[in-house]
Amino acid sequence: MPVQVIDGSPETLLPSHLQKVDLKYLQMGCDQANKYFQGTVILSYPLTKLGNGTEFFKIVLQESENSCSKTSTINVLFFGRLADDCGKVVHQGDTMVVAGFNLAKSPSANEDDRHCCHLEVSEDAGSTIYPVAPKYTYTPLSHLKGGTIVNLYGAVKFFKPPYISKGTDYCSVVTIVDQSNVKLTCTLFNGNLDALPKIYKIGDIVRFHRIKIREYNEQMQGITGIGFASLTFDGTVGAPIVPRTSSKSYSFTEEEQKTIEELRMWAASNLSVCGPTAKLSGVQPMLFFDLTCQLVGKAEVDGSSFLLKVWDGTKCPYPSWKVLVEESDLEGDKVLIHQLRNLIVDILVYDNHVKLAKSLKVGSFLRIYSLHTKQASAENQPDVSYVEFHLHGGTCYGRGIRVLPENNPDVKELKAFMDSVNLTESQNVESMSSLELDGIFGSLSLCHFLTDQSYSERCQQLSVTVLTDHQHLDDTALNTILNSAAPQQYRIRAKLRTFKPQKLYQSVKLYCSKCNSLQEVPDGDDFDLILRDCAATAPNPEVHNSLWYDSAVWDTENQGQRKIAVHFVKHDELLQEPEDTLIMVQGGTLKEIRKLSRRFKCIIPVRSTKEDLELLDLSAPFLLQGKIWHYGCKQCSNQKTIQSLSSLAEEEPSWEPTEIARVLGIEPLQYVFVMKFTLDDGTGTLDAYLFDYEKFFQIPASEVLTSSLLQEKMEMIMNILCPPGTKLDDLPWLECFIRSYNVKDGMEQQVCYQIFDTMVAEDVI
DNA sequence: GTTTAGGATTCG
Repeated sequence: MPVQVIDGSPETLLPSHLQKVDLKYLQMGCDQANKYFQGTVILSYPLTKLGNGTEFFKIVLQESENSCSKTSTINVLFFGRLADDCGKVVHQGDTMVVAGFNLAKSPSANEDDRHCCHLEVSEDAGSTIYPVAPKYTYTPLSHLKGGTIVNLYGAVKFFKPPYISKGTDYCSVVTIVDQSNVKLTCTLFNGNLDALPKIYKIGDIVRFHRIKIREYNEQMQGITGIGFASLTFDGTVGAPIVPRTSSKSYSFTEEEQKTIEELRMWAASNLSVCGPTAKLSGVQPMLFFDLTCQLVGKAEVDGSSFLLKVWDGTKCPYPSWKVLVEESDLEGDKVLIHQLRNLIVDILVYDNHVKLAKSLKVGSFLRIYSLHTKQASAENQPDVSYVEFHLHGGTCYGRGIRVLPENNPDVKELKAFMDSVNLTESQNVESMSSLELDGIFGSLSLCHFLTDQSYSERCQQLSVTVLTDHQHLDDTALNTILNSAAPQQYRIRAKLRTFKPQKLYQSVKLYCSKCNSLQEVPDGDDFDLILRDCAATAPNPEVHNSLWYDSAVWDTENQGQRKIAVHFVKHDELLQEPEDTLIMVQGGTLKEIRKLSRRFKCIIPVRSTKEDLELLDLSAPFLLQGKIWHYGCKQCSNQKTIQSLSSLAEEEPSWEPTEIARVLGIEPLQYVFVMKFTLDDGTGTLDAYLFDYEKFFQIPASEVLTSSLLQEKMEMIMNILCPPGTKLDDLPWLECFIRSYNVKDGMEQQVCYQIFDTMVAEDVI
């Protein structure tokens, strides 16, 4: 690294083999290999090129401790890349250390009265330049005075992306605000686009160095001057603090990291950052919004307008205009444009934006600010309306275009989304275009109806899960969620990195909605043991046959004394069809009860006491209905006698499990899937619980344990949601709705997340 | 030598 900023004292921070040399000891013929010279820049010349094309840069350094002596200054000549790098970052007044220099006779010593030698530095000579980071002080925006040059921090409240001014430079207008709640609008000029702050969003944080403050219209104004430099940071709380800058070298201390975090936090609650961004799928006619998209084609239309063909992976819900241009004028991959024709929208940009639009590269990612959608209809078909996209002339409201770098998080997300579109696009797009061809988009209300439908269809193809509500909400990035206070609800789009339990049958639990307790589903073998235990006592004939049930007893072969008693519950003193009948069984084995449950609607396992029949312990199911075994909560149930069932038998009995539980004084437990999903959207990772009775998998939790078919189905779904051995990039997307909530874990408060209003897409099932 | 723009939507 030929240029390394030193943040602190050079004596302690420079490599230990380097020794400081005074000007008076600098002589030709002495070995300078391990020497360094430290001085203050008192003069710097413009960066130029030598006759042979080599970059050249010259400064004058003054020896810090010896400033009164006549020969306290020395010329330093930079060659090649080092000249280029230093020429851009060195300012008058900076302190700098030069090591690994060559000493040469100064041809101008007689004229400039400086040291008789000069220092030559270049990468080839193995030189290293250490600019010593000055201790910057930052002025709060409430303390600005006209006619000063200051360093500032601020959150971006408003900005115009750089545009070509009428002069010679690019211009960007940026309004910043800080914790003092004072705004400052800065007008920034530079001939080099890269030198202007790389602001992509309201809420980004900027650091300006050496900005001139002056008064304009009785207000403070910031303006670029000599040595202006800026850093820009993502304004998202908790996002990595990576400065966006064209500077090759800049100071950046831990303290400054803290400043940015503080400003982010402040801006998050004091700055409205929810700019008018939208996806094409969310556009409304008559709207200004910011669009993040990819350029797939461009064409000159006339002198004052230019066509951009863009897409963002989503479909505009309205038919949009197609701007007619000569095929030969259209730049871009014609095949791709044809393939994406139903997702692409045509944008006309006007006047001052034309020059910038012309320079855009097809394939690049753009953010188009304050794009205008306008509803129009054809002259000859007034009932058929469509949407036009205009980027009007001028820069009001930050109207403009900015190229986003490939590593921008929004671009990464967009790319991933576009990739997922590609997989299924053809069939999907074709089916939708046939809808459009029907010409039924004439009325807006009908259009909405169709859009909602096709939108949900699209979601199902693009994401392996779909929302059952809240489709109108925008996605929130996981890192934003992780840095926000609970409770809140979010729509997210993420990938399922992993999940627990991996053995899917372990995800089924029993839940008591009264005491909120969760418990494992008892093992079938446990039930068998309880049944065997009951069977050891013979049925009491005295409690057989009553007003509301008839009883029958069977003997078993070669099984000792075991008898099976079945009590058929009557309605209106009559027996019903078996498929409508509830029976109470005593002395049966698990195998026998299973067999009976195929034939009778409901089975209640019982035993007999001297006086009556009674329910078994609640470790056993209190009711079996087909393959579903119903359990009761031991804590919350307050069991009543079996006689209570007679009240149900009197009415036309439908034998609803909840009704049976109610009359028996049992608090029924519900079967639920409880799983932990580790979700990842590229911005962060979050564990969300799935707590689902049936909705998510479209499989009732109550039937999974007794159905190998349903278990296979669930396994298949999870294999689609999270295919084993797949890289994160290749995993499918999940659209989910999650809520955050606080959980007290001893002394510590913890935030948990739960998935809800989400289900596996129909085409996955 | 130090402009340009100086926030505040819409013709197309």
